[in-house]
This record gives sequence, C-alpha cells and structure tokens, in this order.
Amino acid sequence: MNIKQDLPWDNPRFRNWVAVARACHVVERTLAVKLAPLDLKPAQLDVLMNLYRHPGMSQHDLARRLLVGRSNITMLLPQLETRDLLRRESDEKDKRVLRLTLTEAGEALLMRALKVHMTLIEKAMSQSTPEQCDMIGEQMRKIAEVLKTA
Amino acid sequence: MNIKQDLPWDNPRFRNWVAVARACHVVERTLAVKLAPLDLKPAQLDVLMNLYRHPGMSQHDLARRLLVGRSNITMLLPQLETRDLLRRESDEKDKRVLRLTLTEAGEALLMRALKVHMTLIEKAMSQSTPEQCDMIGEQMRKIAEVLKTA
DNA sequence: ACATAATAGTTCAAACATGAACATTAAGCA
DNA sequence: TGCTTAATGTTCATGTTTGAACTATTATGT
Repeated sequence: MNIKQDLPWDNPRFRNWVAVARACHVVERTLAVKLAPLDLKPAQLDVLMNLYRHPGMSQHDLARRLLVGRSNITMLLPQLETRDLLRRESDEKDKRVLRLTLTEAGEALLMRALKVHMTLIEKAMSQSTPEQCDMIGEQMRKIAEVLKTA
Repeated sequence: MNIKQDLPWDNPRFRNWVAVARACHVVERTLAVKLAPLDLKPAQLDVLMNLYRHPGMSQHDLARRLLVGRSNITMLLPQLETRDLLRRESDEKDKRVLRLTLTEAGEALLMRALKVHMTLIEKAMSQSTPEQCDMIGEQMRKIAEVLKTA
C-alpha cells in the first residue's frame, strides 16, 4: 500500500513519460534559441502556423487550438499585428468575433521560421525509423485524445 | 527551393513531433489541475522529485536538471522552504553552494503528489504496449541527448 | 602570493501567462 | 417581442519566468 514499495521510477510508463517531457522541453528551448534571429518566440510561431493552416480563425478558436486562455491571445496578437504579420477583421455576421489572417509579410516570415523549425525537428527525429516515428505520433495523438475527457 | 513545395505538414517527422508536443502540453495542463488540491504546481513537484532522487543537490545542479535558469530556482525555493518541505544548508567545504534536502513533510507531500502523477501517466500511457512504451522512451532519450550539442 | 577567471547564488526589472470580472453581441425561448 | 442565457473578446491584478548585473567565494596561472 505504501507507494514507496512501487516508486514511480520503477514503473516503465512513468520513466518513459519523463523522457518524453524532457525531450519536449529541450526541443522547445532549442527552438527558442534558433528562432531568436527572426525575433520570434515559439508561442508566436504557433500562432502563425495555425493561421496559415486555418485562415479566418477566431481568437477563441485559436486559443483552444493552442491550449491557452483567450486573454493570452488578446495579449499576444497586438505584437504580431503591429509588425504587420497578421490582420484582425471584424466578422460581418457576428460582430463579437474577429477573423484572423496572415499578411504577406506574416506568411513570408512563417516560411523562414518553418525552415528553422523543420531543421531542428529533422535533427531530433532522424534517429527514429519512419515506422517508429509514425508509431510515436500515433500514440501521442491517443494520449491527447484520452486526456480531453479527464 | 520554395519551402511551400515541401511544407512541414507533409513531412511525417514534423507532423508526428507536433503530436508529441501537443500530448506534453495536455499532460502538463491536466497535471496542474490534478495537483491543485495539494497546493502544488508541476514545477514545484519537479523540484521535490529531483531532491528525492538526488539529496544534497546544489541549486545550480537542480537548475540544470530542470532546464531552467538559476534565478528561477532562487525564486522557487522560498515558497517550499517556508512550507517546511525542504532545507537549504550551506556546504562546509564550499561556502558558495547550498545543499538541498527534503524534510519529512516534503517527502510525505511528494508521495501524495506522486500518486496523482502516476495515475495520470498510467491513464495516458496505458494505451501503448510495454514494447511501444519502451521504444518511445528510448527515442526521446536520444532526442534529448542529440540536442544537448545543438 | 597575487591577480585573474570562473562559479554559486541573489536581486531586479521586464516579459509572459493566467483566471476572474467585465462589456458587447448573439441565441434561446416564453 | 422581451427576457434570460451563452459566447467573444478585453481588462486587470496576480503570479511566474527570464536574463543581465551584482556579491561572495573558489580556482587557476604566473
């Protein structure tokens, strides 16, 4: 009954998850360094990436995709908007929502940042075989799925 | 040459890494919620876990293990020290360093928090076979290793 | 021994994230 | 139609993280 008899570090699932968390942390920190020359933070890159793939998103949608609060988005966007990387346009049908789209400049910067990001991820993941890589992605998507209801 | 001809999202390594990052994020957020009743943040749990496994660590060592700056540790520890969860004792041989150890109360709280953490990780990782789980951990350790020199 | 470097920890200001309370607008329903 | 409820985005106070400058101590090299 005492947890000490079965410490988490003896549990493969726990130990392996710790490795996942550490790897994520390292990649995030490294990405931040590599993006610095572009004057872009990882969180800002996440915004640009999502707007590229889903143009016309609302701030609420963006917040949910990024797993952050709405107020976070409110604080984040002006930095990018004043740099003319994205536009916020009021929706005609629903005057509450603001539709977000990348500008030309935003898309151009995104492409440069994606090269940096890609290079880093290639370096990190090139040690896994394609099969391993796909399996990892599959398991991780399952995790995100199962924890949505928890 | 144009990156658009080979967008990251068409690249399995990139797509799968995005899944890893998302899963980490979800687990972190969920853990924060589950730890709230213990009045403990994930970052604080990380401190307790590391001190349990490596008693007598210096603050500098702790910062490196947690991948944060030294000043972060300085700001983090008083919260835990005033709650009598850990001790900071000056090293006799090198008067610059402070040696960190858990108190009884700190160890007791850690055990309660570990149950919460374990339950969450079990839920997340139970969808993978033991072989898949080990493989994931192995690949992730490789990633952390290769990026140390980058 | 002495000057210089490096190291451990702290301080402080700035950047960042968070959640509750709020204003505005829309939807549901009597 | 009106009234209530829900949704979007903002504001603000709070707490967290960061990195640069600083103090104190130890290591190094001549």
